[in-house]
Amino acid sequence: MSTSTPRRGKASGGRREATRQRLYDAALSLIAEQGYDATTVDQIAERAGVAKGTVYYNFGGKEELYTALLEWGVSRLAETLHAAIPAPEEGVDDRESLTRVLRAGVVFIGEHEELARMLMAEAWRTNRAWYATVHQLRNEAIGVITGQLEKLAERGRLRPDLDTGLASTALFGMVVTVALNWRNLQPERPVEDIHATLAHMADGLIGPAEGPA
Amino acid sequence: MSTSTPRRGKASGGRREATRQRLYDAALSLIAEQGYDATTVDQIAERAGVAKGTVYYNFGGKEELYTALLEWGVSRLAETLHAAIPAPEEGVDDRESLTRVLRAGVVFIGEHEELARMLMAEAWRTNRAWYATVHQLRNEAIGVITGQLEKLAERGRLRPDLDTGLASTALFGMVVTVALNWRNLQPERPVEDIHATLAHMADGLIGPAEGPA
Amino acid sequence: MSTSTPRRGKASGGRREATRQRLYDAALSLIAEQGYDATTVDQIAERAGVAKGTVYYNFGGKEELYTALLEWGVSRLAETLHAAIPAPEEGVDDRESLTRVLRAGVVFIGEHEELARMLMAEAWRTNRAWYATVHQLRNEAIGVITGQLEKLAERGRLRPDLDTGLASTALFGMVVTVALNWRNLQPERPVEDIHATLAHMADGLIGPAEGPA
Amino acid sequence: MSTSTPRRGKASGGRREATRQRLYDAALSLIAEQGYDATTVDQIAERAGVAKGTVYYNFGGKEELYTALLEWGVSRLAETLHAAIPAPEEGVDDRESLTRVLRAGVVFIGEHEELARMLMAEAWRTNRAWYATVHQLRNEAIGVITGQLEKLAERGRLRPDLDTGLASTALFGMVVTVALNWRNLQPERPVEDIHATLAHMADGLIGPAEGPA
DNA sequence: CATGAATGAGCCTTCATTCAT
DNA sequence: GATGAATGAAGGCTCATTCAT
Repeated sequence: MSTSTPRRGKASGGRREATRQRLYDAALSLIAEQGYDATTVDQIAERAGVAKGTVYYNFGGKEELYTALLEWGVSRLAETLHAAIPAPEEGVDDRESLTRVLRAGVVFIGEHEELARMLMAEAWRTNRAWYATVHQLRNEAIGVITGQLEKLAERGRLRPDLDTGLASTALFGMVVTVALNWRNLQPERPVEDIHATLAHMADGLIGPAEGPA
Repeated sequence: MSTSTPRRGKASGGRREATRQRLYDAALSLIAEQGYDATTVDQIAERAGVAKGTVYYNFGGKEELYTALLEWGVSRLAETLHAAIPAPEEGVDDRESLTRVLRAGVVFIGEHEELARMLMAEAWRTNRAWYATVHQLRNEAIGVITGQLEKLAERGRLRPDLDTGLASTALFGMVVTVALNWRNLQPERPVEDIHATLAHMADGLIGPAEGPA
Repeated sequence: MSTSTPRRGKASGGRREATRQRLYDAALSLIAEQGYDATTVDQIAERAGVAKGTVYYNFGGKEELYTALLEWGVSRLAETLHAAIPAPEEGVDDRESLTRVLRAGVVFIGEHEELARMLMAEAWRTNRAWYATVHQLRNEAIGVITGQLEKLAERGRLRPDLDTGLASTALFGMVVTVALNWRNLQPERPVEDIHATLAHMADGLIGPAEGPA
Repeated sequence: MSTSTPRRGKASGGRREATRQRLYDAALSLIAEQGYDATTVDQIAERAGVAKGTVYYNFGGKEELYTALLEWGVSRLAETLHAAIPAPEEGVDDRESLTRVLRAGVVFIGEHEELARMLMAEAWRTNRAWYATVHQLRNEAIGVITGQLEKLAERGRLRPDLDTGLASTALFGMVVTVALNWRNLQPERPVEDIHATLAHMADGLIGPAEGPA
């Protein structure tokens, strides 16, 4: 029914792409639940509704599938955070810029909870094959925050002795912890509650909304 | 107090207890590096310098060893944080009290990095056999922070709209992330640098050192 | 009806079924020799000429393989004994009917010695997982004998005080013991010798061939 | 009685002998339940209320303990059966003599059920280290029966074409099967019921009680 | 493209045995 | 005489991977 044309120009209906996506979804949900090691290729294949061999046909192996998944996640998060930075033309206040980035992080985690969970579990394991990938993701995300802090620093809105690298790491950890906890323990709570608390914390670095110190 | 008399408890002078401790140390370092699943009982036994069967003789199994390890860690962290709360007689300022607890957390992670790493990797996996244990640890730690925030709230030193539960989670995530990052990436940096940044962030909740609201 | 077409059922021409049969044969001969506990999965796989994993792929485990084997044996023996009961139309004498069933038992054991040996070794262990299966087999076999005795009883050819249940158990034990002993110690002896002795014993219940009580 | 006394007057309280007996009892009950392979030295030691090392101190190993147990059982059964043979002076009928031996067998199994169960499970395994011992037991028991049959044969009370060896095996199997089944399934039934059925069966060989030469 | 039977290295666990006390 | 901590060979089972169809 599908194997219509064996040799075709290009499209072919994307059966392969559909299979890959099914495998991504299956792997993501399973690994988020159980971790990489505890998730078997059998489980992934079953949840994706394909035969086990198909995983190997499409990705070459378990690790490759996972790495692909990770990279897919990296792109998503990076895109999202970058998109949250207001364009200069918008004339948005620097503090508000930072705030928007943080909120984007919370929202992202809310919507990609499994990805976040999966990444956090791997984030502290420095000797895994894919550590480089995970690390790069963190840097990309934290980098966006650092960027915002540096803009604030340039305009003297930050305590002069503040280490922006350290501070952005702190903000990042805060965002992830709170967001994940939110999904875990009080998923019904509105994003705004979560975000408000984080904004307060950020004020420790900048000072409240408008007024200077 | 324990290894005093060579013959006590049961038979040979604490031989069993010594073996157990060796196994704890070996398991902790290995699991911190590789994770629970990726660590084999063979590795643990080898690093502890005992035969594989000894793990089973002493703990009954891999999972039991891990659980015992976790519980040992729970006690340690809880003790440390509680001990950091200034006694009322000391007449320590509330803000300073919170600061001390946070610093204790950083110091603890600095000294028990492996334990922290191990716990973080499991903290987001809600379906493991030992999730309850891990969760309890988090609550205990976060609870100490919440306690401090509530004292501040009572005295009106906190923004009235602040959710102390959420805020303490944020502080906790911040502390762990920063501390672990510190050990990972810039271990030579003095604790004070780390702590100073965290204190600034906490000010977002309270306002800087002295000044009233 | 089965091995006819190379491609049927699922995919490759009964490859799976062939593997299973090889495993049955291997397991049966090994367990008959050594007993269940003393037989390893490695041995079974080796004798069957497959990899160890294949046992697990096909049966799920050692115990399941054994249970399957037992059930296969149950069916065989039950079929054989039932088939030995003369049809009413044959107009066979009741005494001769019993005799035929007993002979069928001896022949069966002669031809399926390993199965018999395996079952006898387990028959007295009341706390094994598969005891129910073994017990059912015994009942099925003994039941056929009981049936014949009852027909004799109805026609007054049995001592009126005879407990047919007990008597059929006795006949069953006699048949199995003698048959197994025959294969063990004097395998060259013709079946008829064996059967003749058993027939004499049965006469204790019925009285010799023709003559009524 | 055996390794007399290394150093001590003589008795010393027989502590060693008591320990050995406790181990016999423990091993017998466990092995009857679970079989030799499935019974661990730990279980035996625990049920006997001694430390594991004690088993090795007293018997040298698991197999030696089992062999000793077997030999102890052999002696018991042989003694019992021999004791059941009426002395010539008693002037007991030959048929009655056989009957007494069979009844003694049933009674013995009733009273030493665990031993019987244990022996039956091993009786068909021809390649065990202790097969010789088990085989010898069987022969001893069956030999007593054969002896009785031969006496009957000499006096012409047996069908002339009967193979006494085969017949005694049949009687033996019958006795064991029925006796064990009795304990298993209807332990409340009086021995007499059991014995009566067996006596009827034996009549198949001899002819009922009465008949003169 | 996809399948699923088969594989075998490697893992967790058991358990008979040893030995210092 | 007895003990129990320690051992390590061996067994059952899992699972990533291969490959013929």
